[in-house]
Amino acid sequence: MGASKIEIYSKEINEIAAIAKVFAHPARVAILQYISRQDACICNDLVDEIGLAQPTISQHLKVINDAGLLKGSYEGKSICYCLDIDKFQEFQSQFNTYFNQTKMNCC
Amino acid sequence: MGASKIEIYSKEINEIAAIAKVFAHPARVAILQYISRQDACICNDLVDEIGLAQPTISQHLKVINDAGLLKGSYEGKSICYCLDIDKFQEFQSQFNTYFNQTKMNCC
DNA sequence: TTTTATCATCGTAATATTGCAATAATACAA
DNA sequence: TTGTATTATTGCAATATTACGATGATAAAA
Repeated sequence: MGASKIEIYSKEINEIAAIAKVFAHPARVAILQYISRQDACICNDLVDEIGLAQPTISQHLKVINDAGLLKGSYEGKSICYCLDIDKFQEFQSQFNTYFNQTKMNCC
Repeated sequence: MGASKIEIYSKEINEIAAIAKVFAHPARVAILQYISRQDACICNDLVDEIGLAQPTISQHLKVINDAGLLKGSYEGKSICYCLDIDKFQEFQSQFNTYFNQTKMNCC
C-alpha cells in the first residue's frame, strides 16, 4: 500500500490528477507565477525569491518540467527558464473541460 | 524536513495549492465525476464503482468534504453525497484566475 | 588550465499520503 | 432491544513527497 492504484482509473482521470499534482505544492505555484512575471526569462533568482534551498527549487523545477510546462535555454552560465504557454493553456483547457463536465446537476 | 514550508508563501498561492491537492489523486477526481453523473445523489456505490476499499473511499471523501465540495444528507441508512456546485464553481474560477494571471508574456 | 558561477543529481532524514483490516458509530427495521 | 446495512475512525504498513547538504557537471571568465 501507500502507492496510488493508478491502473484502476481511466486515462482522462489520471491525466487530470497528474496535472493537478503539479499545482498541488505552493512552491510550484509560486515558481510558475514568478517565471511568468518576468518579461525576460529567469534563472535562480527563484532561490532568493522563494526562500528554499537550490536543490529543492531544482527538484520542483524538474516536476514542472517533466509535466512539459517549461522551455529552458542556456544563456551564458545560467539557464533561462521559460513558461511553455501552449502547454499551460492546454492544462487550463483540460481542467475546464473536467470542471464543466462535472458541473452537472445533482440533488 | 519533509513538510511543505507553507508559511513562506502568500495566502493566494497556498489556496491554489490546497485546491489542486483535492484533485491531485485520481480516486478523488473519479469520485467527484461519479457523484456529478448521478441525477440523484449517491452513497457507497463508490466502493463498487471505483474499486477501492470502503475505508479508503471514506478517507478520500473526507478530503473532498474538508475542502467544502460536498453536501451530505442522510437518506435512510445511507448518506446521500452531493456536489456543492457553488463551491466547485468557485474553485474553477480561482483556478482560472491563477491561470490567466500567470499566462503573461515570457520570452 | 584554473577559477567561478550556475544548475542538476545523489543520498538521506523528516513528514505526508495511500490503502486496508479491524472496529466503532449511526440509522433504520424487526 | 437486537440485528442489519452503511459509513467513519483507528491503527498500521508501504510508498511518496519535501527539503537540504554534499557533490558533480557544465559553461564562461581569468
